[in-house]
Parts: sequence; C-alpha cells; structure tokens
Amino acid sequence: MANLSEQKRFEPSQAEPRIMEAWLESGLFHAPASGTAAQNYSIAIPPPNVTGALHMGHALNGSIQDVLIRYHRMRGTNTEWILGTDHAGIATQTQVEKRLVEEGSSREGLGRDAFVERVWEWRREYGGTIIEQFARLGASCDYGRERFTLDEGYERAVRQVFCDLYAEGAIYRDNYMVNWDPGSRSAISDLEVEEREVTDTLYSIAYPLADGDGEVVVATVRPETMLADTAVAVNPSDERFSGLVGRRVIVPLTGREVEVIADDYVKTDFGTGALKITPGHDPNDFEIGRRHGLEELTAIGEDGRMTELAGEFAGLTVAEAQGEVVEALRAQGLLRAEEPYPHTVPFSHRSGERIEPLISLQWFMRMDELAPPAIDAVRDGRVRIHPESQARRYTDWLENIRPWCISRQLWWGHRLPVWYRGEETWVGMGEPEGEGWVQEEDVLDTWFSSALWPFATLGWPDQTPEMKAFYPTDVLSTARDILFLWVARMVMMGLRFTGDVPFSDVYVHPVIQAPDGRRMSKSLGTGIDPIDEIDAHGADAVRFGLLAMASTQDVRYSRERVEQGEALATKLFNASRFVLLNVKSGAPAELPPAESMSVEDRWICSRLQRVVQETGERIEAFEFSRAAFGLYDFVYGELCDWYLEMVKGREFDRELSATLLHVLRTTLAMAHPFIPFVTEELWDSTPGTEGLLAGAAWPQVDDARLDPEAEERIEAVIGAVTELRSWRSSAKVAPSKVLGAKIDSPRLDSDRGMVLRLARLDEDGFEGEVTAAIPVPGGTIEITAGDAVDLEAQEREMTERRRRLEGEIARAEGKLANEGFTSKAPPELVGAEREKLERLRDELAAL
RNA sequence: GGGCGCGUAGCUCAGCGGGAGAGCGCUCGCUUCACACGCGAGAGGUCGCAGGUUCGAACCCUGCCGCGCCCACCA
Repeated sequence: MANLSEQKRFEPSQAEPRIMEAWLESGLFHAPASGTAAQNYSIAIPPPNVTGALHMGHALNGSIQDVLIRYHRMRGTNTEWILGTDHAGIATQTQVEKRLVEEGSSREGLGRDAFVERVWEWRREYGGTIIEQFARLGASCDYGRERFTLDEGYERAVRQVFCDLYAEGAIYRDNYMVNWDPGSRSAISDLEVEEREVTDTLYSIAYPLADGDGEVVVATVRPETMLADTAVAVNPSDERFSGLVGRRVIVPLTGREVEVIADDYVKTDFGTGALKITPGHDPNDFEIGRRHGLEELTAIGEDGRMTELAGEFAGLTVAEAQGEVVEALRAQGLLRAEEPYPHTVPFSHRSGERIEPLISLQWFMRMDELAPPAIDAVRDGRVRIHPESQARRYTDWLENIRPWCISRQLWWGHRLPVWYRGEETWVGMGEPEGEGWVQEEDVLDTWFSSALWPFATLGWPDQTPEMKAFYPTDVLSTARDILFLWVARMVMMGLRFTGDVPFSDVYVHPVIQAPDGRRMSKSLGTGIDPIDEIDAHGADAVRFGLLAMASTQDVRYSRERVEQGEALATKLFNASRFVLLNVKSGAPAELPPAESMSVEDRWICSRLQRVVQETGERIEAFEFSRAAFGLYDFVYGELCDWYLEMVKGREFDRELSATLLHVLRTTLAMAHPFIPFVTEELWDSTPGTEGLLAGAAWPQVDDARLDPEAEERIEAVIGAVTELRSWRSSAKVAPSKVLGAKIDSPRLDSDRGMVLRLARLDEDGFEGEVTAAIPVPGGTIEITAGDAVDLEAQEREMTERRRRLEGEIARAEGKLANEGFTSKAPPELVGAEREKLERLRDELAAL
C-alpha cells in the first residue's frame, strides 16, 4: 500500500486490480462442495448474455448480490456465488450474422455446421468480456466454476428434461398458431412479443351472399388476409343477422363460398357486427376456426410474402398485397368505408418487426400441470418474493398460463433431441440406432435451458456434491421484466425435476432509468456504461451509488449518489489515516474494559454496536439503500464529525489506541460488503488484522458494549456544541476566537472540557459583561465575548431565537389546551409534550 | 380494458399516524496539526388537488389531475 502519510485519497485505479488479484488468489470466492444446502449459502447469478456488455442493471444486480454474498461469507457460512453466461439464442445469432453480412458472407452461405462453429469462435473471443466486467465491480463470484448454458454437462441436463417431459406427454408437436417473427424467421413465445400503438386503416368490405340476395359487410384492418378467409361470423344474439347464419357468402377476389357462422366472440357493438374469419392468420380467428372445424388456409408464407393461394397477389409482400387488395376491392365497388384506426399491434421484442401470426408446425410445452405447484410454492412461502407486491404478478401470470412454444428456427442453441425417419419420430438422449435418421432442425427457446440454471449448473441430473451443497440456492436477485420469462419457469422446472424450489427468496430489484426518466437503452442513446463510471469514480463508488439508489421503486440514475460513494471512500481513507498515523504501536488488540474507558469511547462503541446490528438486519431484509445510508451516516456523522474530533484533544495512549483500532476494524468490516476495495486496502494497514478482510469475520454484536448512559451524555455534548456553534456563526464571531464561558448545566458537568474545546470556549476567560446565555441540554452556557461579537448580528439572532421559541411554545400550549389531545393521546406523549413546554419556557427565560 | 406503482426543498430521492429529512446545488464563514473531493453555520417545502376518518394526517380512506411500468384476443 502507498505511503499513508502522503496519500490523501484512495486511488481506485491503482488499487482495484491488485486487490482483486489478491482475492482471486486467496481462493475465498470458491466454496468447497461440502455440507448441505441448508447449512451453506448460495446464489446463482442470472447468467448474462454471452455476447453482452455490462449494463447498469447488471451493475446494480451485481452489487446487490455481492453484498449478500460477502455478508454471508463474513458471517462464516460456506458461501458460493455460481457464475456463468447464457448462450442467448437469437441475440447471439443475430450479432454473428451481422458480422457475416459485413464480411459479404451469410449464415446460409456458410451452412449450419460452419455457422455454429463460427459462433463458438465468437464466443471464445468475446464471451469473457462480461465476466471481466463483473470482476471490475469486485463481484466475488466463483470464477473457477464458470458455466455456460451450452456446455457439455448443461446440454445433457437439457436433453434429460426434454425427454422426461416428452415421455409424460407435456411436450408435443403440433400445427398451431404461433407468433412468427419475420425478422429472425422464427417462431417466438408470447413473452417475447410487445404490443405497440399503431394507426392502421379499418376497412369495411362487402361480401355478397352466394344466392345474390344482398351482402354482409365486415370490418378489418388486414384486408389482405381475406384471401384465406374460411367463414364470416356474427354474434348469435345479433338480430340484424339472425336470418343469415348458416347461409353462404362469397369471399371477394377469391370466389370462394364460405358459411356465415354464429360465435359469442363477435362483438355486436364493434365495426359492422360481422367478422371475417381467417383461421390461418389471426389468433382469435384460429380459436374460432378450431371451435367450428373450419378449414385453415395459408395466404402468407414464412418469408412474409403472399403464397400461391393468393392467386394474382402471390409473391407480393404483405404490405404490397394490402394495397393491391384494397384497390381491387375499390374497383369492384365492394369497399364500403375506410377510416383511421389506432390500436395495438404485436411486434417482435428482438427484431422489432411486426409479428405475423401463422399456423406452423412447432414444439410446445403444456404448462397446466407444472404451474400449480409453482403457485403453491409462493402462496405457502417456500419461495418469498420481495417486494411482496410482485408476488401477485407472479401468481396471476401462472394462473393464466398457456402452452409455451419452445421451438425456434435458429441454428444457435440446443438442438431438439428429436430424430425423424419417414413417419417415425424418436426422442432420446442420443441419436437412435439404425440408418436414415435425421435430427430435428429446430433449437429450443433459450429460456428453456435458462429455466434449469440453478440445478443444471451444479451437475444435475447427477447427484453431485455440488447439488447437495448448494441446491436449493438461497436468493435469486433479478429485474422485474424476467419474473415470468425466467423466475416462474425456474420454479416450475425446479419443483418438477429436483422436487424442491430452486431458491427461497426472490429479490426483485428496481429499474435504473436514465437521468431524464427515459429507459436506459443503447438505441435511444440514454445508456450510461457502468465501466465508464467505475473508471471515473471507482468500483466502490459505483456500488455504493447504485445500492443507495435502490429503494423499492424505479429510480433515475443519479451521479450524485455515486459521488457520495466516492466521498465515503475518501472519508474512510482519511479517517483511517488519522487513526493509523496517531495510534501507539503495540497497542493491545483487545478493547479495554468499559470501566476504564472515557465516555466518548464508550459512546462510539455503543453506537457501533447498534449500527452493526442494523446493517446486518437491513441486508437480510433486502433494504440495501437504507443499509448504505446508515453506513454513510455513521462514518460521516458519528465517527468523523464527532468522535474523531472529540479524541483530538487527548493523548494517544495505549487504551485510546486500542479503542480507535477496534472501532476502525469494526467499521471496515461492516462497510466491506458495500465498498470492498477501499476497506480491504485499509484493513491491510490496520494493526490487529490478519489475512484478507474478504475472509474476515463480520463484527460480533456485543450487547455488553451498549451504553445508554454514555449515549445520553454525548448526545448532550453534541447538542450543546451545535447550539454554541450556531450562535457563534450568527453572532459573527471569528471561528478561531476563544471566548469566555460559564457552563451552568448539570448534564454537561462531567464533560465540560469536551464542550469547551469543541466550541472554542474557555472558563478562565469568563470575565466582564455577559454577552449571551445559550440554552443547552440541561441548562445554559453564558458567554463573555467582549468586542469579538457583532452586537447587531447578535441582537438580531436573539430576537429571531425568541420569536421561534415563542412560536413553539404557543404550539405546545395549544396542543395541551386541546382536551381531545390530553384525554385521547397516549399519556406518555402528553407527558412529553408538557416537559417540552417547560423546557421551552426555561429556554425563553434564559434568553 | 384490467393490475401495480409514483407525484415531498432548484435536482435526485428517503420518511408512510404525533415537532418536515439526506445527497447534490445555492449563501455565509474557515489553510481548526485525517480529509478544501474538506470543515462549520445557513437559506430553501400550504409534502399534486379536493373531500373524509382521527384529539392529531406527508403518512389511513374516497374522488380527481398528472406520470411510469406490467398484463390483455374487440376485427
């Protein structure tokens, strides 16, 4: 460590890499796979995308998890933070494809095997980046046990789960309506779809009756899909159409005759009351079609272009086809109305393209048997969600869960363990015996493998020592947006395959928004790179800042909070310097017995006990913001502003040295989970420490050191000094000027020396006319200031004081005169109010 | 359309039934022998609006206004 007497602040850039290395070498981050999960503490990190870069959410979540991990490790628990990355199917494939296009190549040009090999290369080159970025934060993950959702063991777990679920019929293949993403050319799940507000045109189109006896007018925003219409539907109770049900109409442009059917889904008060039914291209129509056994036609292909069914429109894009269809209808005089129509439309979360609902042959997973146990686990408290309000979102979603489309038409991911040969289908851990088997081309939705994360990372399906030691994990800390995508699915899979919940607590952390309140996003240009912030302010500062921001709600990124953290690190550094440069060498490692300690020593120890206790409780209650501020307040307020100042008048003997060192060591240990680097650095220079702080014990709370008497006395001293300083400042007394004083307060009697020194007063100099009498706890202090005081300012100050006191007295009197208050409020409160009134009157009299 | 949350000092946020708080910013003062990335002292708020409950409301209830997020199959 650099020379303490010269360095005036902690230098993160030179200290952090060195300290991180020491931590890594120590092996402290690696927990032996011994003991049981009940004894041990473990967290599985939400695996970041392997191609990703650290964003603010990661930084916040990393800070939160590291506080928990470091705290429990210091508590002496065998603690493991399971690390790894996610192969992130679509995101990664897109990124590599983009690179290929830049090179003038393409996925198709390369072919599947070469492409996948190319992605692995990419992963080898860039996959370590985000892990290194986590390390910059000081995250104490087990870097030696890093897992990847596509590594060999993991793949085995995925296959096992797939095969088991297939065997029991929960996984099946079906022609079904899916969200087709023309951007990634793949089906995606409901959760990957986002609704956006769009203004389309609502067209009213006349469908002539087949017998020539009139027409039915339907309303649609997608006229091009009429080419695949197979019915027109009306509400059975709609009298306007009562005679029509069962009759046939002609779908214009196609000449196809379809039936008018009755279905409750159709609203009578919307549009024209008649609905064209396109089972092939609309999710609702699909449901209606299945209910009525309608034919499912396809006019739009997976390439987003019209199929042969579209006749003259075949080959056009959907948008082009819409225009042409409308023109053709207009030409035939069948277009009855067009009006602008704002509504919400599904878009792909990944590619940003408009979803094309299509019927397609996909693999699905039934959720109706997996969901109820996962609901129960939260209801009966085996999984606790914090904050509690999120639990309802979780259960609501699970209660309305629908089949999950798990196949993706991608190349990067877990290829389904399914083989076909003619009409035969084989599902198993490996390729079947015999010739001619062809493996399914599709891969699994990335979230399918992520759902196994807490146990697949520990060697499941084998009963490994790691499984025994760390499963179930303790806490899962994550952002709100993946409560369904990931958390709920982990609970379901965990219960189904291990028989146990994957974690006992879910902490849903806030979202950090951009300073202007918008979403932090790269595309909006609103992102702030945590690594830049670490470079500028240090990892401790960023951690503290993020934790301080992380109250229960969403919050705008506040650079000030980070700077507050930076200031805390500097403050702690300088306070430590003060202690370390002044203590006597060879001071005892033990705290002196309370009987031989001065009142301020007993006070700071007492306060320290309380803050240690509180900090631990707040960490365990996931109240990180309160914990961080509590720590800050203690260090700045009680420790530096008061205790160290009080101590300055004293000789640094062995006892004081021992006390100072004890207080320093305890403070460093307590602060370590929040600001690990600076505390580790200082720990190294502090006598009486051994080894790394990261491996040291969390401070023992010792009730015997609680000292209400000392707390009351020092409270009085602080109160008096504050009053005196305030008076000095408003009376414009030069800060360095020592004034004469006479203390008249029994409460301050034993501690008069401290009061005098901190307020720059001197009892021997008390002579001449009394300039002011300052009310202090327990009495007054008279001051003789001679001409050192600005009399006018002093008089103004006194008048102002009197005015304020009179106001407060009036208020207290009013309150006590209110019979409702004296008779109904708790007696101790009324008593306190009476005492207060008396005290205020005394103070006024003293003035 | 439903659900959740938020509107408190110039800014970002705590507080959630008994005398309005923090950080930053602002003003005044201070080279006080750890720290000027510091220290001390201040200014600044009808706690979104309107009702209600209560002896007492920023805090509980109702309504309204504004903002955000999530869920949802009216073409």
